[in-house]
Amino acid sequence: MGKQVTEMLKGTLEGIVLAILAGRPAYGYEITSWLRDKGFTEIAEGTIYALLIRIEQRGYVDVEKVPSEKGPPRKVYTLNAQGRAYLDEFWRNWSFLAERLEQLRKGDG
Amino acid sequence: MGKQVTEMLKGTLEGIVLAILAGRPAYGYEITSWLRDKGFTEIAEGTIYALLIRIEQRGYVDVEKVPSEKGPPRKVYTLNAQGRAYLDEFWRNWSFLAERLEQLRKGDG
DNA sequence: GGCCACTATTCAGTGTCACTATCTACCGGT
DNA sequence: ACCGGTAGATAGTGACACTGAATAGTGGCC
Repeated sequence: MGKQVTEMLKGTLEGIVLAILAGRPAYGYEITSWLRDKGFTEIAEGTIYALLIRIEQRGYVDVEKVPSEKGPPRKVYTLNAQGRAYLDEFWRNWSFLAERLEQLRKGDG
Repeated sequence: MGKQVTEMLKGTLEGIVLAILAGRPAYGYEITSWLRDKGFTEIAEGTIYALLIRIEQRGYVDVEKVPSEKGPPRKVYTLNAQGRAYLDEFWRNWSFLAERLEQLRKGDG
């Protein structure tokens, strides 16, 4: 990724992953593949795993180890109540930022 | 600011300031006041000054020292051609990110 | 004449985050 | 036995916004 995008993702990537988990439980490798599909072609796998560990330690997700037919067991993450609350806050903050930016883009005031 | 917003601002605040300078030349204290008016109530002054020094060193802005009627001289920053190009790139990246986020928010796919 | 408020900038130290690079581990096919 | 795909962990790095304090000029008030 360009450095600009890397910096922009700080704080946002966390929200993106939580938003994905709000739709359905998922595991790291799956999330990485999904992101690549959606155009985030260069997000390193290591980044996602580190992020998942972080949100687990903060108590936003519940974790379950599930055996895989292929390869080692998966760690499936499920968003819990605390995580949902944090995601709500994320969307509020994102909206605030996005609105200001949009105003700025169109000549502003 | 909440920590969430602090992280989201990384990379974005730079774009915000460049966007302001795209509208008109400005100096640090002025930009800080403007941001506070626009709802970024808790952005520290020190943050803006550090950012201005950074974009100056990268060559995105031209600087002129202008005496002030009140207080010490101002450092007035003007966006130059390089800065404008960088700002264009910022808007492209921002659009990309904002679109993905918007898709995610509405149930996604 | 000393103090305070406002204007204006600088700087050292801190925490957080995404990235890089590398490592472990399990499976199937050849 | 080897390799490619699946799945996860981790130490070290760089960039950025924040904290908190310092510096410095001007004007008004008592």
